[in-house]
Amino acid sequence: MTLSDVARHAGVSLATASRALNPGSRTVADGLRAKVATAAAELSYVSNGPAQALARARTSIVGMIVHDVQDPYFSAIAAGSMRVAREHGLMVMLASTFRDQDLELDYVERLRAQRARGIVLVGSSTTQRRFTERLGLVVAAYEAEGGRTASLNRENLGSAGVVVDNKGGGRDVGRLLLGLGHHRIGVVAGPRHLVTNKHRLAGFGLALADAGVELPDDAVVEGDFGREGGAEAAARLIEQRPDLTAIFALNDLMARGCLMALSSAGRVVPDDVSVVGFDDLPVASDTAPRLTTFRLPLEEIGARAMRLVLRDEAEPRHIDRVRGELVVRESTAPPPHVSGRGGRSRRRTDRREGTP
Amino acid sequence: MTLSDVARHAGVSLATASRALNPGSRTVADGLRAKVATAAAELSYVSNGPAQALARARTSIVGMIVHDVQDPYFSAIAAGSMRVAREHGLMVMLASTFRDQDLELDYVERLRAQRARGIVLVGSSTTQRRFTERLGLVVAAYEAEGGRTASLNRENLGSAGVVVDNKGGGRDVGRLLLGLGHHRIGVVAGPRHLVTNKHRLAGFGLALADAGVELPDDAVVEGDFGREGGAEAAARLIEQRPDLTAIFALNDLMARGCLMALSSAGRVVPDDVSVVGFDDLPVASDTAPRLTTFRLPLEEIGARAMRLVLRDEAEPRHIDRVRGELVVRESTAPPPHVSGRGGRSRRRTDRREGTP
DNA sequence: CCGACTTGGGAAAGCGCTTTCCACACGTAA
DNA sequence: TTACGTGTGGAAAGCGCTTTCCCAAGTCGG
Repeated sequence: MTLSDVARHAGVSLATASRALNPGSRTVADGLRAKVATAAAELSYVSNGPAQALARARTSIVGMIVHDVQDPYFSAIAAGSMRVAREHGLMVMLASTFRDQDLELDYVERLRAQRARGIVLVGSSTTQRRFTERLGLVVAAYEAEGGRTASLNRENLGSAGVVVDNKGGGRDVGRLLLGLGHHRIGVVAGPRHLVTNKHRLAGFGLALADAGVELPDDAVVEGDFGREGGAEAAARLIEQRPDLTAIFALNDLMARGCLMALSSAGRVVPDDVSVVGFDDLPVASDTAPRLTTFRLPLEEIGARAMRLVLRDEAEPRHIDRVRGELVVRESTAPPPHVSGRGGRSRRRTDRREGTP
Repeated sequence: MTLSDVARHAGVSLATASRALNPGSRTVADGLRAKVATAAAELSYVSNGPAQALARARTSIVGMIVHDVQDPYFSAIAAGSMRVAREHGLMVMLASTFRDQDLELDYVERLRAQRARGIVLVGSSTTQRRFTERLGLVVAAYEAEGGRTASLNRENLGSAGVVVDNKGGGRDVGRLLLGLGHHRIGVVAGPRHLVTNKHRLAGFGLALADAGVELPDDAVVEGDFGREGGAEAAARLIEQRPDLTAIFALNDLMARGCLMALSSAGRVVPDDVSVVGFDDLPVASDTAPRLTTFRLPLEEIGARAMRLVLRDEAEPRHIDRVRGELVVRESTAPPPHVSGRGGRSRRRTDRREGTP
């Protein structure tokens, strides 16, 4: 079923059929346009995408590369991006690298081969030079051919992008904890090479330093992203630093893990130890106690990144900074010793569990 | 940068260049193949996907349509499918309809236009005849052109697919609750027209009927999928049937909502009321108490659906049935009045909250 | 009433590949 | 030596569209 079939069936030329079906080309007399439309419908014709792409030298495909579709952080961003793509009449090719860097490079190449209009690269930059360079190379090759890219949290990539104020978020968390009276605070961090992590931690460290509070090396432990990684890291942390009164987990999934580890260790949150997460994923309000966290407008972030890819008018290297906001829930409280009711007592806040 | 450029640069003909780059076509002398490879690398050439697709009359794209990427149920399935697609060297075009049926039809058409190898349709069939018919039509048109489709939980679509034993799951949940001694049980259901829902409910009803336990109409309330819908529905349910000792929510997200509603109403889970979910999403073990639920191997399901689309050898109408398993956690217990400690007492199980 | 425009249809030239089909050079068996 | 596979390179014909380019037919001011 090709366009010529439609043209023949409608009794017009191939050219006219094409024009009738594609608004925005040249005008076609109403009568003919209708005839072509009818013929197309009768034959249940749909254009051949690849042929169209070849002739037009542009596709209606836009690519998106995330670390893990299954991680709610990324699926929220993807949802935002897909909404915008839809608004522009584009289809999105979503690739999940499952944190395999070679796969990421490969996917960029394949999207280049597909002649995708643009690519949204989601995920922190890394401090690993070798990978960063290679990625820069393939992205440059893609852009040299007219492809547009936008990245999220990859300032060193040189393309347009949106950047989250992770440092500011970390700082806000630090201030919150200090304000509550904590000064023996630990951090459960993700993989060290991820710049996003570094920034959250840096902002946090800054806030503490401003207040003259130390953040010793052994109060910062590193684990895999995700719940299990967080639990494992938190377990190590509270073993080596049992005196901590607060823990900042660098994302909500890890914070959820912290809750598990603390509970296993018989520590009550927030009475004995306060816990703060980051991102405000749905899980943050599913736990008991619900997590105090730093909210990022993830869908909005995804939407913006996609818009950056799609609007041609914009300056090609625009960087869009976005801030989040602290959301205080029940996982934070003053430390035990300033509660005025005696240091290690098992006072429990009167929280209505599950109510959220 | 086209293949002719590469050919010229390597000093061979276009045909040879094509053959050298595409293993599986005709053999090319090693020397020439190497020359072509070098030339391609030097020019950082990647093939033009659309042109290739046009000439070969087949793409390396496979489509996937889900209701909502952001729903962990669907993202788990998507993850499984994408893994398999990757293994086959295909890229997946993921479309999220956000539960808009017109969008679903539109996406099938667009995937057809893109000449996608196959389409995985994820999401319950509906009892709405009009939509089912229209979907059947577009799918048939797609398949008539050689496209392959596989669906998840859409038995009425006539294409290959995997089907979850929702009825069996519902039955197991019913038996569990009965076994604990419950006989005043309510159900928080999703939208009535979704067949998946109906099956879960039907299996559940069957189990109760077998035991001679009634499931009166006013013990079944309907709400939107998701946490909020579940909370709202559960609130209605406990208001109109305050005597219930157990609630079966037809998925985990709604079960999470139930927990919220019960907590607001001052009812303790599982002491006053038991709650059971379905799916075993991550959230099921993030709540306190953790949810008893029926586990579905979602990634595996997604993987199977994708395999169904991709293997050409298989019988075209194969239906793959998959079972799940009950996972008993802390949200279920015997009903108050059989606890032997006096009916409405506020006995609380000694649960270590958050420990999960 | 006539040249200068405008409007809209159709023929045909690609877009960048794959894949026949043909040609040629060997090696081998008769 | 002849005849015939066999292995390998190249020319060229499409794949199904879009988009020039050309041309016929109307429109209009002078």
